[in-house]
Amino acid sequence: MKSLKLSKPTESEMEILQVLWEKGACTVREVHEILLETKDAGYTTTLKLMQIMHDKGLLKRNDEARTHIYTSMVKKESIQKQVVTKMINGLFKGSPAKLVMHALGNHHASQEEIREIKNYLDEMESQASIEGKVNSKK
Amino acid sequence: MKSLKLSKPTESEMEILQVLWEKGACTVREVHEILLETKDAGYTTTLKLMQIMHDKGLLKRNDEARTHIYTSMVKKESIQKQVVTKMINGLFKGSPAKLVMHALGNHHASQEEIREIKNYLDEMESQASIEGKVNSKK
DNA sequence: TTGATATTACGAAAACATTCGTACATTTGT
DNA sequence: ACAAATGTACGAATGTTTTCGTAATATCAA
Repeated sequence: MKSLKLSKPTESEMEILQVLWEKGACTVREVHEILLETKDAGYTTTLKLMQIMHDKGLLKRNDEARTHIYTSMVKKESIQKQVVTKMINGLFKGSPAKLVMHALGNHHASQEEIREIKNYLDEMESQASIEGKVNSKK
Repeated sequence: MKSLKLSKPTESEMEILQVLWEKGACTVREVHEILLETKDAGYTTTLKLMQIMHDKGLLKRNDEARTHIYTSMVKKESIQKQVVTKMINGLFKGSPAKLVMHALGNHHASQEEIREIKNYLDEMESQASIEGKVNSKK
């Protein structure tokens, strides 16, 4: 029975997680440099945030050396899932299809990507029809 | 030249917007009753939030009668777009396809919906190939 | 060695968001 | 008429997140 609360990361925490997902293990300095590209904050602000995230169990760190190395403890996929789920239940009221069309309508997808999605949909359909037959009682 | 800041609605503000998008014009009481179904808050809390949203320009209201009637000033579609864009740029690093597959993978879509999405993709493809020919120089 | 620089720890301020109590006005039902 | 119910306004308490200053160390370069 695991208890510790998985409250979703805050906005700033997300920014840090994204750097760590992309770069892997990083020092505060490294994360901070990257954040500076898109926002404007002091070094100790980033430091403090990462310390808090460590306290919360969102990051682990290696502090054998003076300069600590941080790594994400949460998987990108699980946060993606969490965020997408929330969005479908809230803004898109239970219809993943609406979200999908919105995403495709407003953001460019290559022919390649479109093919990929179609294949995916084909698989879903054949899966669905098999299950439809197998589970026809319930 | 329009200036007024469009800071994205807070969590609670989103809940209220969703009620208003669904129901159209509402009194505070009506919104509040609906919120009570899923959360637990006092009436004056809802009232205050809606007043703040009005100050921010998120809601407009008709206060000719004693009981004010509120309506959303922001379009659901524009918030959807804003949120989806942010998500694609952040969590899904520029790939709408990843978001789409995530959404379809974790949430049930009916055969009907799958068909709908496929048609949509077909249209996109033919559009893309036409543009490909027309804009072949650049 | 010594001074400049980099790093962590940490408290507290500032900014933002949420919640609620209270006062006061209007409407309603008897 | 008047008590109860319903409504708005608004200040203030509470809670959360973000920001930063300062102190204490450690490292580095001359």
